[in-house]
Amino acid sequence: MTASLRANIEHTVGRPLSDEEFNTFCALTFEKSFDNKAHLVEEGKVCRYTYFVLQGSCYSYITDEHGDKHALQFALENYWISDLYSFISGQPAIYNIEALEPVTVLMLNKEGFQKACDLIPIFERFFRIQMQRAYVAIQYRLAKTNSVDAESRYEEFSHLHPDFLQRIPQYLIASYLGIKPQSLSRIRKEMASKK
Amino acid sequence: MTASLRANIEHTVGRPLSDEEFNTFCALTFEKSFDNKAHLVEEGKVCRYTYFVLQGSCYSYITDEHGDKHALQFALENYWISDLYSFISGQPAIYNIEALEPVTVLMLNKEGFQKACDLIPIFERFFRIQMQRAYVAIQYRLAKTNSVDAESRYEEFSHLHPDFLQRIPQYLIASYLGIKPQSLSRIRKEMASKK
DNA sequence: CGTCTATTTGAATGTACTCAAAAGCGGTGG
DNA sequence: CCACCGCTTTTGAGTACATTCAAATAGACG
Repeated sequence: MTASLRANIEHTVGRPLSDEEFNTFCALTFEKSFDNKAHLVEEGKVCRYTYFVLQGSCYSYITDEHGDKHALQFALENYWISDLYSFISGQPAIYNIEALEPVTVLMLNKEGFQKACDLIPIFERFFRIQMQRAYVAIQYRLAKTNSVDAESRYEEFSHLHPDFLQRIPQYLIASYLGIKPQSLSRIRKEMASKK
Repeated sequence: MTASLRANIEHTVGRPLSDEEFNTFCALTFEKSFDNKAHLVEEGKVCRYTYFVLQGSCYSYITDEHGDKHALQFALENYWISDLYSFISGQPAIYNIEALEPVTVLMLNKEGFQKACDLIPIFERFFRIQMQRAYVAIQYRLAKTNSVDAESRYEEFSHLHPDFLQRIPQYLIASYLGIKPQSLSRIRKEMASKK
């Protein structure tokens, strides 16, 4: 079950892990399953884990002053997700993470995270590279949010994440793109009529 | 002149650097100055460096299909800035970085970056933590972009970066917030009349 | 003082929004 | 198997807010 985790790490750091490295890391994690719509992280409570999705999916969102939800990240199989600020700082989470389907995750707490970084140098590297990638991706997304219209953003999203379209409801994709579900519906209609 | 760099790194990793560690790192960097409005990084060309601002300021932006600029990041003294995707991958940059004032930077190229990570473990950690912070900050900014109105974003920006208000022209702040300069002008007028 | 750039203001426009309702879709139980 | 229920998506009509275009004012710099 953790083969996908091993592949994920090896792919990121660019070399195979020794069994010792990998087993040491695995000993710091544990597996858990959540029902559909269960909360992995709740706003206001400390987020004590970082999660690696083995099976199923979940997503993070922020709630605004009107109670509306705004999707931030979707995590399907082989994605990592957390409220990183809360996880690192121990402050209450400002995001929620909720199962989108029944989901099985590997969980790593802060002590485990720090041990991994301290004791297994390749894991410090792994998290560094992972962070770099995540940063590059989200910076690009922000740049596009501020510079291109919703239709182009949806088009790019569709090409970049065709798998997401199959498994994530449209109203959450709209929210991820920073628009209302009605607007996305109209955009799709418009795009369909062009082709 | 590099005292500020040392302080920046020590603050991030949470312990003093040995002279050996710091000097080894410094040997990988060099200092350079740019005139106001000079380009440190140009869209389409590979970004070969990551920059640490010693004196002055610069900012990164993306250009849209109408030729309009959208500010992404401002870098004053003690900030790091780069087109990280281009720097890491060697692909052409999609952002520009331009001096906002005459600016003096320390420059670290990819080989230097990799050597630092490989040879001085604390630098792997430094970049990991720096990336974490940058990711947390930009994720928060994206979340707010999608969930609160421009007036609140400006208000938060003012409180978070009062120093920026002094040194960065308003039309760039507007662009950073994802709105037009005229709109920011009206927002400020509105806010002034409330108090 | 004059030029260039940045900011403010006004008026008209347009894009995405809200509110509201209908249609579609899936699952459950009679 | 079909009827019903809850949830998602679509559609329509009116609205609101940021935008565009245009011009005036203010500031910075040589």
